[in-house]
Amino acid sequence: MRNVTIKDIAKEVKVSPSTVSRALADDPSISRDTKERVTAAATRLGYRPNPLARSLKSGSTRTIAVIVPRLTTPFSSHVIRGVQHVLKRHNLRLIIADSEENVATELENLRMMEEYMVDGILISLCSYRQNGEEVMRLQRKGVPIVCFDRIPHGLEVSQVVVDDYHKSFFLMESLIRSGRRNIAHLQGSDEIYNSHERLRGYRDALKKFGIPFNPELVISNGVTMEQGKEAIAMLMERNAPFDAIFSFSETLAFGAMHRLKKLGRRIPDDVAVAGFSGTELSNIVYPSLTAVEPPAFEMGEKAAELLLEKLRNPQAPATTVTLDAKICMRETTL
Amino acid sequence: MRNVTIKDIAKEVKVSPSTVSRALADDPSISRDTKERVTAAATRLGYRPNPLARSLKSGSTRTIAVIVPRLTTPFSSHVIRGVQHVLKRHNLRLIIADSEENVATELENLRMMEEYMVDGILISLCSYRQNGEEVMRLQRKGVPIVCFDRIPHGLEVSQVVVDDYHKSFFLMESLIRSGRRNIAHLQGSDEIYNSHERLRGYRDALKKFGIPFNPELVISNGVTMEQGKEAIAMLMERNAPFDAIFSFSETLAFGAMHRLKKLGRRIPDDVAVAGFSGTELSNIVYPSLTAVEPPAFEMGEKAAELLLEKLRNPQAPATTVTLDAKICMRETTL
DNA sequence: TTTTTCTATGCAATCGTTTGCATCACAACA
DNA sequence: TGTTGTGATGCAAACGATTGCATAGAAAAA
Repeated sequence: MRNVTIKDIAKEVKVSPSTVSRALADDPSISRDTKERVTAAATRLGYRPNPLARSLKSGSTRTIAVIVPRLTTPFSSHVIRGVQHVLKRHNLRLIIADSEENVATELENLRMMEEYMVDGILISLCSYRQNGEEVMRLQRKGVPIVCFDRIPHGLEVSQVVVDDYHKSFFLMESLIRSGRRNIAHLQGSDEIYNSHERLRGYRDALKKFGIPFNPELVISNGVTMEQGKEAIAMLMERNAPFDAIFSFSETLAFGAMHRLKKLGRRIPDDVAVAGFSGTELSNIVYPSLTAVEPPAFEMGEKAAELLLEKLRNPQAPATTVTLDAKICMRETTL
Repeated sequence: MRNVTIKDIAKEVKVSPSTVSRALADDPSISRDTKERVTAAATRLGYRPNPLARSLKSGSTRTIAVIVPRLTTPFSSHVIRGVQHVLKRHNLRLIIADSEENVATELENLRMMEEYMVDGILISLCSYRQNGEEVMRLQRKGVPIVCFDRIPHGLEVSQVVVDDYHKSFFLMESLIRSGRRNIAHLQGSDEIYNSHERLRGYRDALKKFGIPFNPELVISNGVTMEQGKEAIAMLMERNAPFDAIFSFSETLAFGAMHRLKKLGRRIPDDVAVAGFSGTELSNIVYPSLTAVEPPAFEMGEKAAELLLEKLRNPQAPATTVTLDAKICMRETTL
């Protein structure tokens, strides 16, 4: 069962394909009468334009790509929903790719999107110091790109972020004010720029209160739940006492909490826990997790809007939008 | 900066575009010498074939679509990762669409994929009794389709599912054996076939133990966390005492637990909780949730494999694969 | 030398749409 | 009557790649 093409309509109405094309595009040079006969035939035959042919001709696919480092996080899902929310209004389609925290896969994804001739790319990078050149190459080539959340470092590209440093500082301040002195930091990964910013907030807060920085208390082993559990094990091995955990991410914090509870450490009595990148899940764990909650949905929306703007005005300079993250104090830091 | 095309290479090597095409495809009729010069020029110029043009010609996009009712669930993410895992090996790309639990959006998604000329569609439906005709129309048209998890009812289409009825029955049995008699059921949504199967398991288990079915104890108000909270409120209003909750999904159970705790009901002492569709999150809530865990990743893999098979052999009849879901007994039913 | 065979290449059509330009019929004008 | 203008349509090329068929040239056979 072949697809109905413009030629089938042409044959049906006994006009040329070009006339059909123009009639469907409501071109003023086509007579009202012909237009009516064409559109009638189009609906009768169930004609649907072939977007491939169209894209080939126009060079525009009306498709936007989102590339995330890991799809299986609530954060990514929410961002994507935000993106979708904006794109839908503009009749743009969305193609999603998961880099699986792997720079090689990420590169493949970027290349694939290039081949695919998407009209724009939204990306959260696996590493702040890799694939940056590829991003810049695409941008120079004319592909609008917006980075969000996990951004590259020092590149002229539009970005949507939260203020990692200040929020981290604030969260640390409140931990210290609540009496905690030996605060461990699960830094996540060295490859993420945000993690450096958060570490900076951690250190500066310590400094402000005159607490010496103890490198023994910083663990940088990854961002999964499993690695959160391991991080606690590593801290125990190092024999460095701690009365609080400040975690790079919610998932990591969940892993840590899980292990702490297993070890019989009471939260927050023995160990307080606070994390970055919280979502609604922070509410349902027990005790509920104190967290900085970046506005994921809004971040997706904003990134999409920035991209749309670039689409309209390709010359526009790179802008950075900083969104305000909510700080949610909950039971883990009572 | 235009893309490098086959013509640019042709000009460079001073042969015709057809020769270039054949040389790159390693056609035996092209001389070794020419092939070498062509491939050299191709890499030198940074040639990348335009998949749009290719697809237009071949009618195949080498792209598979996944349509999920809601992207923001761990379950969906895991399924997608499973799909991706299989497709990657076959060099197929993946396009993801989110129906947002909305049949109209779902229909749009299906239409979009049709236009897009994807080579196949994997879909988990919003409703078991809607959009079925559209699925069948596409299948008749020759688009390979595999349904997973939330399937349509009574249609000749390949499916990957878990055995909802038996797992539900089993979970109920264990609740009853542990001494609970007044088990409420959060049924989720009437639009989901699985939910009917799970209800059937619920009823039959009651029957087996001679416990009368009390419709007051069945709530069917949706599948979100918020609706889980509401469900508890509704049960309280109905004034029907209950000592256990059997929930359609994990998310729903989380909502219920949240509200129960807020009301001072102890879990599992006052109320036991068990749910379907568990993920690793069931481990981290407190108390940890007893749940049936469908093998989401594997389901994605299996669905993708079924689709690949259909791609190879379009005549193959519709098959149904039933995967085994793990039953994880945890603290909520101690 | 002529004919046949074979290898390597090019031409042109095709996928479905869009679009600049040419063309046709007919009306309006001088 | 001849010229110009106008409205509606068609022709053909283009987007980038693929492919059946034709053919040039050289080598092999007669």
